[in-house]
Amino acid sequence: MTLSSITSISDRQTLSDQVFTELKEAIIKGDLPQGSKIIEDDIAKQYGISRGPLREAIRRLEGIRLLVRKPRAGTRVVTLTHSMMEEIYTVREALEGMSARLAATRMSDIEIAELQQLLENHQSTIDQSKGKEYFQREGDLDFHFRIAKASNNQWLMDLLSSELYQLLRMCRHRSSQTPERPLRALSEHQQITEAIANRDSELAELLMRRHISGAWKIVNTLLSNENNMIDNTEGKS
Amino acid sequence: MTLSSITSISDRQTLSDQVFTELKEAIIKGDLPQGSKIIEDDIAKQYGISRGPLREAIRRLEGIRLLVRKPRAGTRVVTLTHSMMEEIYTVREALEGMSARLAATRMSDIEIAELQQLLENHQSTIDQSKGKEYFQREGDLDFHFRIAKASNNQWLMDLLSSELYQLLRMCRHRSSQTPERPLRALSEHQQITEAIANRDSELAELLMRRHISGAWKIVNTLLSNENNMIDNTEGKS
DNA sequence: TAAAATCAGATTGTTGACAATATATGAAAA
DNA sequence: TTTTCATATATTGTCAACAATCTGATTTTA
Repeated sequence: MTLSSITSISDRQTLSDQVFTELKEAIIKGDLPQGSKIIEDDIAKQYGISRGPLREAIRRLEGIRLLVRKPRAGTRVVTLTHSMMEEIYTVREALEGMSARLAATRMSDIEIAELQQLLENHQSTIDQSKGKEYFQREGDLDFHFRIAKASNNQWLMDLLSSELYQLLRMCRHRSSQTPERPLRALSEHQQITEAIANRDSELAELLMRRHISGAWKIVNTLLSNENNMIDNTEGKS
Repeated sequence: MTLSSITSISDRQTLSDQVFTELKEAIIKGDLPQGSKIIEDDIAKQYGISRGPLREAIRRLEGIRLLVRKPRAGTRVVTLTHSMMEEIYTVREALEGMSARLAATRMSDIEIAELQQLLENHQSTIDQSKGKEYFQREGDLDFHFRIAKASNNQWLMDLLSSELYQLLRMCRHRSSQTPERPLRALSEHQQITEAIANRDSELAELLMRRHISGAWKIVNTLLSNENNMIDNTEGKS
């Protein structure tokens, strides 16, 4: 077994894997704007690789719905329309509801304690700096991610964390823009956690679904307002 | 607009798309057995293409979880383990429950009539030839697919029809193997349809979820029995 | 004999070039 | 001026060869 220390070699990622990860980040951060065209030669040069592995990465990104391809016409970054956001929130409600239900049964006492700890951190963060949206946003995802993990269902976890959450992060509109939203969200998180701690799966699912559909209602109005503003300022089309 | 008739050219599928479809069928039908290794050169020659487009197809199949890849170690057809089947049924319960809920609101009267017609066909099929499992199986998927479509949610439809249903079809174990199952399933389908016809979304979701978790219980025992049989016959490992 | 090292064959990862197609540009016609 | 057509350019689709890595069999060594 003298070679055991070289396992890092076989774990080495493939070029396609690397560029897949980097492109994903670039899309989510907005470096590659929504709707922009992916020109293979440009991207390939930019990352210093050939088009072969790049195309494989593109196919994978297509698979998780970050890119949209039309045969022979090119590939574009997905555009998050209003109705698409609604669809995503709907799927999320179903999946996370189930996730919470399972977590209520399967989450270990330690994980529950950690979850409660997380919420206390959020609490104090809100108390201190009201405006820090960023933490609120990522903290929210953190909460949801832990519950997805605790579902102990690989499929649920994958769908949520490697597909839905990415899209969610692409959507700049933070429900926390409403001043009272962070507090409200926190209290809902606490309710959900309590239901899980009580091993009440029915209630956990119900509360999670209500939490998400409530979040959608906020995002929905924010999106509508923005659309109206665009109509008013840019007008005429 | 003299070119409008040639749109068929631009719709022409790419080699990668074609082989993607064909490989998918081969996997589902079992021509490529579960756990078998995908050797790129062999498959490429078999389909008369080069490895480039094939690899793209492989990445896509990886994306919908029909293939599993280990960097530099090769790609294999997914193996449907017992626990994986359980995970799939759980996700399906969440997604199809939501689907039924939406369908209850959004399905047109015509679609509902067609759905009822479909069930009548199933009824008579069962009356005539009790054993025709095949039709029962595909008919079941047909029913569920129509409801997914009626949800009018592209994401739900995609996840169900292009991912979950494929895996489901890979699982040879038909719940209809239990003699009384087809009748039971049909009656549950009728109940669900009735709830949709009454525009009762709550009930439609509830019934759909119960229907699927019930189906899982049957499949579960079938799988367990088979495992026991294997243990008894092949023994010793 | 059993464990370790070595080597050859098989398989995957990557590249650059070529072919097929789409898009943009500008000239000709209405 | 606007539309239509033809051409050139840009971009995607495909291929075959090369390089890197893994796998399994054989040989060597203890």
